[in-house]
Amino acid sequence: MGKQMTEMLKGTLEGLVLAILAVRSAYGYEITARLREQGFSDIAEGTVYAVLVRFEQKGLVDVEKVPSEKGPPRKVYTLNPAGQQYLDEFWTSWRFLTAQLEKLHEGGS
Amino acid sequence: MGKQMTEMLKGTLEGLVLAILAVRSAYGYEITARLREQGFSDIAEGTVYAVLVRFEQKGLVDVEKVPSEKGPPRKVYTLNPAGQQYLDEFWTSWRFLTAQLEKLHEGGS
DNA sequence: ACTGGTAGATAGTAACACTGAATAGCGGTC
DNA sequence: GACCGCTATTCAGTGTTACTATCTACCAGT
Repeated sequence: MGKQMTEMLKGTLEGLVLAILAVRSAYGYEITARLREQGFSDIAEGTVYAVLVRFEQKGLVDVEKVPSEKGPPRKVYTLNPAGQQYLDEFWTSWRFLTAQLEKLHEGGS
Repeated sequence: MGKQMTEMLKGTLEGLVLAILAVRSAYGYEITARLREQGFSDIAEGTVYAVLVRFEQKGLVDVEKVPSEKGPPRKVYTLNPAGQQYLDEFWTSWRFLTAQLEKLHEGGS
């Protein structure tokens, strides 16, 4: 995908995953697959799990272990109020950044 | 400004500075000041210089030393073709990311 | 001399995504 | 029943990045 995207994902991957969880609860493997479908073709397996561990440590999600028919038990993550607030803050920062970049993009081309 | 913005800037600050240089040539102190005016209230002094050094090492900019009336000589940075191409790639990645997040934002609120 | 504003450089730190590998359960095939 | 492929999670190590804090340096006005 290119190095630019890799660096750009720092700080936005968290928001991306939170946004996915805001739509509905999900587990790691599922989230990774969904990101891949949406065009983030080479997001590493392990990367998403690291994000989820951080969310759990920060108390942004509730975790539930659910047995799977096909493989080891899944850890299903659900956004809690703290996570929703964190996501709101993310959107605020994101909109600000978008607005500033938009301004420069118009002026500079 | 909040930790979210700090992490979000990793990968976008480069594009931000490149976009500023695309409008017109500038030197470090000037770029920092302009960013501050545009609402990036606490971007550290040194941070921009580090970005500019990276640009120079990657060959994205041309550098010219210009004596200043008020202080030590300025290093004026000008975007070269390689830098312009790098900036184009940045915009491509950015637009992609924006599109995906927009999709999630609509579906998840 | 001293202060304040301008201008740049640098060593050390923390956070984050990636790489690569390991572990583990289940279904199907040979 | 041994192997393979798919599902699912975990973890140690690496590179990149922005921040912090500090230092050097030049000039103007007091």
